[in-house]
Amino acid sequence: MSIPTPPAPLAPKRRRGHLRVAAILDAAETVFAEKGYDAATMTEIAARSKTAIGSLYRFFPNKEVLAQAFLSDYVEKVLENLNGIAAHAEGMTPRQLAEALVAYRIALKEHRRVASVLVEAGGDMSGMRGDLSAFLRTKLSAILRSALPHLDEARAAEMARLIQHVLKLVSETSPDEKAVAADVTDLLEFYFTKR
Amino acid sequence: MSIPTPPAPLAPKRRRGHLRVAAILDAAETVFAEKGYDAATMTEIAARSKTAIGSLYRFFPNKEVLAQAFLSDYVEKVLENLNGIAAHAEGMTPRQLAEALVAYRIALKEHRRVASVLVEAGGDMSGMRGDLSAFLRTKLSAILRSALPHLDEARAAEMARLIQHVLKLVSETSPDEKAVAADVTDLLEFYFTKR
Amino acid sequence: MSIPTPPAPLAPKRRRGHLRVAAILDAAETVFAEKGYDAATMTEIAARSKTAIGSLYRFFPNKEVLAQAFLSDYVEKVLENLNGIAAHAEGMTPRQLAEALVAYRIALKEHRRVASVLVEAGGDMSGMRGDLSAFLRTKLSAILRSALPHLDEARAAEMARLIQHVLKLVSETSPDEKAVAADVTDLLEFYFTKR
Amino acid sequence: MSIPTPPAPLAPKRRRGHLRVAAILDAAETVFAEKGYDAATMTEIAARSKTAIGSLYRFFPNKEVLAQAFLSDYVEKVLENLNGIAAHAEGMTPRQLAEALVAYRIALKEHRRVASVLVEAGGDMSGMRGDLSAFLRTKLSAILRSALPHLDEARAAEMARLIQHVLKLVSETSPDEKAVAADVTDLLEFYFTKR
DNA sequence: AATGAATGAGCCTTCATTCAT
DNA sequence: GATGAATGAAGGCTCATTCAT
Repeated sequence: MSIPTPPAPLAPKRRRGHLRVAAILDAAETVFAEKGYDAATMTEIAARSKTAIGSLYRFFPNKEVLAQAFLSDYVEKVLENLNGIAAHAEGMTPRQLAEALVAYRIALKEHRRVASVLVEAGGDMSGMRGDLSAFLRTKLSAILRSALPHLDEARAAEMARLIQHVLKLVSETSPDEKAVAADVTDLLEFYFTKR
Repeated sequence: MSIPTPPAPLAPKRRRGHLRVAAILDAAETVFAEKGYDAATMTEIAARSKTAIGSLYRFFPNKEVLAQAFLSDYVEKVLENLNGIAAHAEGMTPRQLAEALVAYRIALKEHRRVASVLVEAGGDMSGMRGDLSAFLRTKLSAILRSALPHLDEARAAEMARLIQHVLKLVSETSPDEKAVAADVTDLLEFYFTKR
Repeated sequence: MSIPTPPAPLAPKRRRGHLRVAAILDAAETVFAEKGYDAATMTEIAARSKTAIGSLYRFFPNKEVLAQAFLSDYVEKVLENLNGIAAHAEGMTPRQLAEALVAYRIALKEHRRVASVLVEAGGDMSGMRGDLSAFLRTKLSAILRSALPHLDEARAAEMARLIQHVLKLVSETSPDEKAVAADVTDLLEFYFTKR
Repeated sequence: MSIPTPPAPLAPKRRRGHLRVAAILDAAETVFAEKGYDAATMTEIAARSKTAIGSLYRFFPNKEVLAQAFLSDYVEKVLENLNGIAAHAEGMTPRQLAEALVAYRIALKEHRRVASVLVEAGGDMSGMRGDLSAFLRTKLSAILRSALPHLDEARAAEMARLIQHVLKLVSETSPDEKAVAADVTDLLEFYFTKR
């Protein structure tokens, strides 16, 4: 019987020193989420974080950097999660793997949304898009081969792509639609088993 | 106060006009695709279509109308395709259904991209988003029940969602990666067969 | 006993040949009245008169000319009226003179409104303002001296100005507020009698 | 949906800001006076006050607010004056009342001009027109009854209108034409005495 | 370092006016 | 002559970014 972990503080958030910076990033998340990259204004982000516009620029010399800061955080979290899975991948049953992946997506759902909005935003940092996605795919591919040793590299890469995409559905679904998560899990399990 | 008739594109009344409109729509597609709705500027669209800004506005009284023009076209095409499938759905094997759906997505790939960028765009016309998506899902759901009579309505609706999403992958993949299409087809076939 | 003149057709309007021109001037009156000079658009005037924009410009090479055309018409009408009074001024009692002037203003009320809007409009034709006003004042002054022979020229000019202004009130009052007209008449009568 | 708080001018928080605002208001007065509301451009106002367009908008979020700023000031001044008269109205002779009113108009002449141009301007804030005018008329009416107790309310209201109008003449006359002021004073005196 | 004023390029849109058909 | 498409200057306004205090 494990002691029920007390619900972690809702936002241990950024470990970054400055509280200011944390506040800004927080506000930025909200605003980006609400309006998208283009429509979000530095002024509003400043206001919501109770930061003078001048100060905001002291920390983030321009809008894009602010967005990138976000993406970095996100990537970091994704990696943590993925590495967590990778650590136990060996020997996982297809079912377990499917469940783990779905769980990981659910865990990141919040941030995933903003991250995708930012990456999607044409122009500025969308260069990151391909790279990021490819990088994560590689990671995923490694996990696959670890759990499903019979896969050759090429096939694993291919599968990674599809999985990556299918998992998006989990991110885009409201938390109460459990059926979707279940469905996806089933689908993945099958996909892992298939051949 | 005039009734707020949602401004509609003005139909050109002369040949010259029609050419212009075609050129504009072409340029618009490119620009929207490249930069997204927000970042796309009317000025650039005008420039690329070698149209004076005033002329652009003659036919499309504002940016949103221009965007809607695409969405309408797109929806129309989607419906055509979907109705085509629906007509033959009855009696299709799972494999055939899967293939038909994948083929339909491949056929629309081009436009799909822009359409999604526009619908995604926060603000203006994103109201359409939910509606459109829901509408298409319903259509898809009907097709499913036609081909797979054992499905009850609820289940069909649920499946429609997942299918809809998985099919996106087809749209987002470059045409030469046949493997993806094949993979998706397999996945769908399984999904249709499963239970 | 004069035969009661049948109420003249509401708009014998412009004697100008072209019906087109008449229609345009009509539409212009409406639009200028509704929106003022600046906010009135040539396009709307064209539309309301069912004239193609190109044709509108054939007759009135630019917006200002159109407005001037109006003012000319108006001045013409004012003169007609004023001359009418002048013809009978000699020997009028102060009361009669006051009544005649008030009546004349009431007759022109409609047009007066638009005319003033146009003249007031900064920029373009407001040059006309002083001139026109001065001209009419002179005319009025002559009438005064005709009816009230004891006035010297300077005094008549002075009075003309005040009268001109007081009469505006008549133009600006809705037709049903008879009290205003009566009041003004009284005031003028006094003013004529005073010294 | 935020409550549509009518946008108000932003109060500057530093000395520099206050100077700017003063400069802007100065320039605005000139430009509005010269061109009228519609034809006045924010760009010109900015230029004349040597303010960057962005700064202009920092303090006055749009053209209308800028105009309203004037009207508010003007109304305030008018009220001060009128209240001053009201305080001593009781027991005034008709002559004194007439003189007081004329003096009050002379005092406000400067601003009156711009104010009227702005209020006259169709569209935006012309809603204020009727209200303002009616409000002042009420005030005036009260003064009348105070000085001329024999008036009943209805009659006072009626007179107020005519007086209001006649006083305009004072505002519109160049200061050196003393005769006009004298004339108006006489006229008013008579008007007050008459019945 | 913090604050908020200043700046100006650039956006969407309108409209008078000209031109090709 | 009539028609309506084409043009582009100009306007109001926003916002990322820089600077003075």
